[in-house]
Amino acid sequence: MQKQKAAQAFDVRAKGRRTPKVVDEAQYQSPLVTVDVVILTLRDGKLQLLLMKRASKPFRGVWALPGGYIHPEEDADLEAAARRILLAKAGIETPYMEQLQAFGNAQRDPRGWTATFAYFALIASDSLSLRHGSNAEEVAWWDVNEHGVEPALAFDHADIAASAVKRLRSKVEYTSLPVHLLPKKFTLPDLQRVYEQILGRRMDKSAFRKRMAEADFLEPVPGEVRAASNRPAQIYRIKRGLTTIFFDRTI
Amino acid sequence: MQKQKAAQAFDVRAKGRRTPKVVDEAQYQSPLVTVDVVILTLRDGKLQLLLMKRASKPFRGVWALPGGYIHPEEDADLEAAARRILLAKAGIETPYMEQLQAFGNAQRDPRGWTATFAYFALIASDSLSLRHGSNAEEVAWWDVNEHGVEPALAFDHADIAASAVKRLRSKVEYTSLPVHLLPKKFTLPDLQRVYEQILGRRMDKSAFRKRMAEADFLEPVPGEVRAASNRPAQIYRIKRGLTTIFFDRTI
DNA sequence: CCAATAGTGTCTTTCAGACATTATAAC
DNA sequence: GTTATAATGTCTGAAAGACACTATTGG
Repeated sequence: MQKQKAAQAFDVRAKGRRTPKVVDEAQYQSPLVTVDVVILTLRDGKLQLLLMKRASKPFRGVWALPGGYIHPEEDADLEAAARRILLAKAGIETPYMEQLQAFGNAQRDPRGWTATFAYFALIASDSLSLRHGSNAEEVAWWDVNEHGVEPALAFDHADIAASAVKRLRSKVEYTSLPVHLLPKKFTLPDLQRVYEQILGRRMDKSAFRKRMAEADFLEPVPGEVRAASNRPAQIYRIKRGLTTIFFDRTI
Repeated sequence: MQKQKAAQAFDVRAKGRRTPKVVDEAQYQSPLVTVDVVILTLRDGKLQLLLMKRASKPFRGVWALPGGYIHPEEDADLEAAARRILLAKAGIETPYMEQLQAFGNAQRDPRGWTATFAYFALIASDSLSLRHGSNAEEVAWWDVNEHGVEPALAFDHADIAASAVKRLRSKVEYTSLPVHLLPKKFTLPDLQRVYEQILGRRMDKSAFRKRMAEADFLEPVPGEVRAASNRPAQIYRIKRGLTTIFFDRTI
């Protein structure tokens, strides 16, 4: 443990500058790190996730999560990098983004030891513009079933995607997270349907509404209702300044 | 977004080799990344966390979390790196380690844009050997109070430590995580005291024991009891093969 | 009127919290 | 016996789940 080999590292302040510089303790250079985003939506009652066909090696032509490198000059922090990548590669600005997990080991990338900062995003399907990225054919939404997603994915992206879906299914049980899969304005039956679709089971209407009322994160939009050939439903929106609410108990 | 500057990156397979090599897409080199560990214990009824005095720049002589670089040749994955660092720097092998969160931005390190993979560990105070690391004076356990830890910490380590304490306090409410702050064998009153110390409130004995029985992760050690000048307490251990249990409801 | 869904009310069973009681050791 | 704490039992109020009922639209 007392390796005394003189070592070099690289000045991380100056992009473009390639002069090796001695940095204390840095006997090892940093592994290659990336940022990948799992973005989920709910369309036609199905959970879907965004994939891109890789344009370059390794795994050229293989489906993968949208991802990229950190741009130190542009990205204030890790989440900013994730948002920039999602916007640049898929044209999407998500209202909800959280850190999922870091994945790093010697096997996940044929180039060697790498790590990725995986992020987790949700978006309402109505917010999806059709024009994503430059090459429209290379970006697509894929259904998520119990076993994951249909195509084989590059790197360990199948694991990362599975981890994201697991987190969504878990958080649905005790948080208000599913609202981010709906447009800004929605009805309580709309919201209940989202919960039911993700959980895969029916829920009692009365209990569901009691829970949402207690959580106190929604407010009715005055005067607005959803008309149909039945009793119209009150339209709600998230109360200003509120983020994800954790329920007292499981749903 | 269409930067076409020819770029170089570094071959991450070969440690020591310093030949710049063209890697597809890599217009940006990886930022400096580290692994830091927040390890918590419970001693004398107080939550404590391990700090080290930094031996080198930046922040030389300032208290910091034990941390280090990834050693691609030795570390199978991120958690392995965290365990190696903890063992090498503090002589500690922890029974419980989970990923906390990644922290990365342009401000946290005076050297520039860096990121750290922060890990969260727990250990029983009776497992602590006194001989940690090479320089015993540079490693110490510090009390954690509501505002964090007494000394000013290097980098954003105060934030990272706060995040770890927050996670512990949160998980105590609904998981069996506190068992890892106790020796392998313990009594139910011992365990209840741990929960009470972390949560800072008294709990009902009957309800507590019911919860633990439901969770079904403990087994009595046959014939073993803790003697005292009162009714002796049954000694328990964690059932084989069981990891952290999530309770149905909040404690 | 009917059909369909939104929204509210009621009842029952379950369960968590508070508290009481019993058990078993040392002295 | 007393003291101290372990361990279990009982009671009660709150609340979750199941279900019934009412409300409001279009046709």
